[in-house]
Amino acid sequence: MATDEHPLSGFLRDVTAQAPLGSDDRATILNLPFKLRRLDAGSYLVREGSLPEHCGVLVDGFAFRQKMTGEGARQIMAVCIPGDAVDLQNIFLDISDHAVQMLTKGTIADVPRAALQEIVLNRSTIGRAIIQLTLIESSIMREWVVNIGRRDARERIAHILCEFAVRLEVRGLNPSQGFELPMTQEQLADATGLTPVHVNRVLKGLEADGLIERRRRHIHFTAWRALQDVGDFTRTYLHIPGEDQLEVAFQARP
Amino acid sequence: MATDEHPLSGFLRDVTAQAPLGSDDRATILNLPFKLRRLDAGSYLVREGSLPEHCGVLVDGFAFRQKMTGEGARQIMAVCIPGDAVDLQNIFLDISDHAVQMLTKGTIADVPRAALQEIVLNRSTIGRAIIQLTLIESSIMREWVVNIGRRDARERIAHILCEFAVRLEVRGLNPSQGFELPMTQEQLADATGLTPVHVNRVLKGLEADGLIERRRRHIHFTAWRALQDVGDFTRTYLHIPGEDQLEVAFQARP
DNA sequence: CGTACGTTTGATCTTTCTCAATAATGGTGG
DNA sequence: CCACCATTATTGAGAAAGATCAAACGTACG
Repeated sequence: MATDEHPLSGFLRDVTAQAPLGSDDRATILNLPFKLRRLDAGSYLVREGSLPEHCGVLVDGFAFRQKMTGEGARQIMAVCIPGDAVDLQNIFLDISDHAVQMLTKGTIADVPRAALQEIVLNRSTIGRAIIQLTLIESSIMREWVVNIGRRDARERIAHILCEFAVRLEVRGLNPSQGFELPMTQEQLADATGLTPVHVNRVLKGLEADGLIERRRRHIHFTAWRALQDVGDFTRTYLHIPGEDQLEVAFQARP
Repeated sequence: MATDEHPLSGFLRDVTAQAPLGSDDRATILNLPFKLRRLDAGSYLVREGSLPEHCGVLVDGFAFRQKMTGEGARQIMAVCIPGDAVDLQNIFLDISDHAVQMLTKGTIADVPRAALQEIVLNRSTIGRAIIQLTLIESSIMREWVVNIGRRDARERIAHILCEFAVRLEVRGLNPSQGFELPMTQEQLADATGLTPVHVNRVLKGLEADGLIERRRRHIHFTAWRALQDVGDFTRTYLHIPGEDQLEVAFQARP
């Protein structure tokens, strides 16, 4: 990330995409107090059961929402990408029901919870935009449920790759033909309800079928359209601003 | 439901539980315009892709959120119980990404979307309460993801039975020792990511092990504590007002 | 240069699905 | 009230997807 950019500029872009903000609203957001923290992969942003005092905004790096079962199995239910406000889910609830953890190393801007609550409740335009962001998160999670509940392993992996690529692309974070997957196969397994071993075999299968190429963690889409078909992927549920119901072809094309 | 009750009183109770409302706020909610509709089981409250003009409040009966895959498999991602506002998820998004359908016959109070938007944005106490309700819905869905992604069939069924019983009990809709399950085994399968056949076998298994008794759709808990253990069920994620972190024993006990 | 972590591969085992058929159950029209 | 029909529930047998166990292989990094 360019060091001369305001740390919250990614978040601001994201909010602005939801509702046209006046310059005072924009200033309000950029003037939010915050404290930057540099974090290693694996460190916790929120722990299950805690009362979060800050709402973190991901400046760079990736994070994920996670919950453990009583038997110690992990389930990942969302991946956060730069620009995401990581704690909107907890902003008005006093006990976090899940944990948020860094997937890679990165930077977090901690905004005091009260400051964010204040603008959500009292600045109706900003409030509306931020509510919309949390509703979109829910929409993404609904698709996540469908993915895990009703698709087989190959479909699940193809789907999650498509979702991830499109989300990155919309944020302008992604060279068009492929991307750097910020997670291990084990984490991919925890996100899709599979085993790491099986994820590995499925990835190999997708590669063997000419749908993707892999070099280390880098995924290259050799057949983007076909991969979407395999993964039963349609982007409407991402509620990408400006696209509405029309199916826009993915920009990243040979 | 008593005919002399205000149709929105269940919703009001639900909102009030989230934030202490003054009498003017309470009046604002009860004075929301609405139109009652009687619906049969299976009828749609919202269709995928539609722009909902009303936000339905479930007066009585049950409903569920649902999405279909391209191959036509159904996944249920939430069950709505009386008092729930069914369209909060769509209130600020213009295209519904999922469908909502009646599980049983019942009554819906359709509140114009704009009226609800207005009070959420401009009445900060009500707004806060309603935002909290949608955040709790998200929390329940996160647990739903865990259930489907990381628990085996027996655990999933046990868990969903526990969740349902507790939610009903909190709303005062439920005789303490058991309840009437408002769904078929096929719907239970669509909610848990299993097959109807397997759901049937698991239910039989739970009964054989003395955890539940069944008469038609009625589920009787013969070993409530043990069933929770089997289902890895803890109620914190339901964010039940007044319970906070303390583990309160289920009231319904022999 | 060695250690730790992540990936890859093989062999075997289980859970759950599929297909198919039968039995209840509830609602409906006569 | 009864016979019939459409759902829903139950059961069995066989197939398959994915899990588990175990080991070897790479690669990054201290």
